[in-house]
Amino acid sequence: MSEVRVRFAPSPTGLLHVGGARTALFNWLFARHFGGKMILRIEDTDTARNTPEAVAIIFKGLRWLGLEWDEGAQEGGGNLGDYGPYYQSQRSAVYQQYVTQLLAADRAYREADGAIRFRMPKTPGVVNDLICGKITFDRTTEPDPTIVRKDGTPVFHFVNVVDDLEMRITHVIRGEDHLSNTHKHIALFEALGAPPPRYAHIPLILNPGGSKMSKRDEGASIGEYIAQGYLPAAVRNYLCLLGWSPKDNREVINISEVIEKFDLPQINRGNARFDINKLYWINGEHWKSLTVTEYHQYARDYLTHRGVNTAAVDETYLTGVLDIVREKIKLGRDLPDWVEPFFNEEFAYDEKSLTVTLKEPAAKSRIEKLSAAFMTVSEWTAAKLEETLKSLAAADGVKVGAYVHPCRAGVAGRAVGPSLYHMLEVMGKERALARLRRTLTVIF
RNA sequence: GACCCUAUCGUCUAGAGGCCUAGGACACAUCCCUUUCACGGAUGCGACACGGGUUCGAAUCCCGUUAGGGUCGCCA
Repeated sequence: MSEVRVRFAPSPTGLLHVGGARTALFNWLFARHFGGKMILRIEDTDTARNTPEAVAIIFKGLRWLGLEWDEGAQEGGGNLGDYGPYYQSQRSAVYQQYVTQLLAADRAYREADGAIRFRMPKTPGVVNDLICGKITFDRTTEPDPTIVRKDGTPVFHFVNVVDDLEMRITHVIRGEDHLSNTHKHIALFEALGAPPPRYAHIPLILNPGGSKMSKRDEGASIGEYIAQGYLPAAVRNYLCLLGWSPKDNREVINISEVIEKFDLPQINRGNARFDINKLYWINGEHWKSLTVTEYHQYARDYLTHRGVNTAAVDETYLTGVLDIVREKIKLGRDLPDWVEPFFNEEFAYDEKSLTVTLKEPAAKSRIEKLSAAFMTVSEWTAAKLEETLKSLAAADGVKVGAYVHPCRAGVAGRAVGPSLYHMLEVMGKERALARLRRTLTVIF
């Protein structure tokens, strides 16, 4: 087999759709598996929607997912490769040349209003799809498709074929929504005297309601995942699982292994529904396997992105907080809220602390006893603090919770949080005691 | 409406004639762990759309029905 050349050909609509991202992913996996090339072509013929920002969103999403392309459109309108330009808006001359060829061969004809139509062969159209198998279309009643509008601009089906031909595409991997039109594309290739590429139509991603996922559906945009602090490797992992499976009961799988195992015939034929819950879970799995350094870097970047000034926080304190908060969450999105009480000495008290925990008759005296005991603790470590707190509880003959809960509320204003002893250790003696004092004056 | 694709737990899937009284994961429920919330562990709930064939034997093959999705543009 000659070199595999696949392409991802999105049109800039203002977002990178999950369905598109999955199509890009499968193309990329196929190219990587066979050591071929992935080409990025921007189908920006719709001038109304085509803005530099909309194109930038595609680049950003693909780069974020780690789907690097070997050839094609580049940021800022550039082109990389020998078969460009890779922006359709720059290819009018190429299309014109092929229209002329079709007209000269009488494979196309001009309408009275100037539009140009392709003479559809009336013979059965056969598509030998790598995923769906051999499909035959009856074309006896098929109308001749328009390839050039009366205003002179070429239409999608035509430019798509010309570009795939010119760019030497060997395999077209795209959504199943294109399956019914594929025989037209093949007919166009034949009329142009070129062998068509192999086609592979992958199932669609459906929304939870069961219809084709649209831009408006929740979770439809890759940009949302970036904003909410999902890990790119997790989103990519989840997308792999929509229509493909390693077949050994694993869900969390390394991308290099996917590349190694990936091939077209094992792709499922049925559409898959998008399940944000499972993505959330997979993200948690990837979150856990981040190295400490990766996690710190990620958390710092995300918090900065969300407007938390991490540079203003003491380095040791910051990493200490990040470490104890990590196991509580699965997502960057949750970081700001969990971290907030640590960085704000004027922290607020949550509902439960206010109405239950600190309303306990003994709450005040327990916080006072805790403060006194903490004052003289020999070593400010989680273990020692635990020991201290537990001995106070034992002396009173109450459960540890009786001391833990008011202490947590007193020191962070929250009813839930990471291990109290570790929170105290990370806060340090001075800060913790100051916070308890503040609670004593503010609440009591 | 015509044409095309598809059909296993609520969801993603394993399953290519006997290994299936159908396996895993998410979600859900219960219990355990536990200072809270999570995590983790255990258990449970839960599916071969229906009807005909073929076969000694069918989730797996064939036909039909039904259901879902897609395409039928001078949108991409």
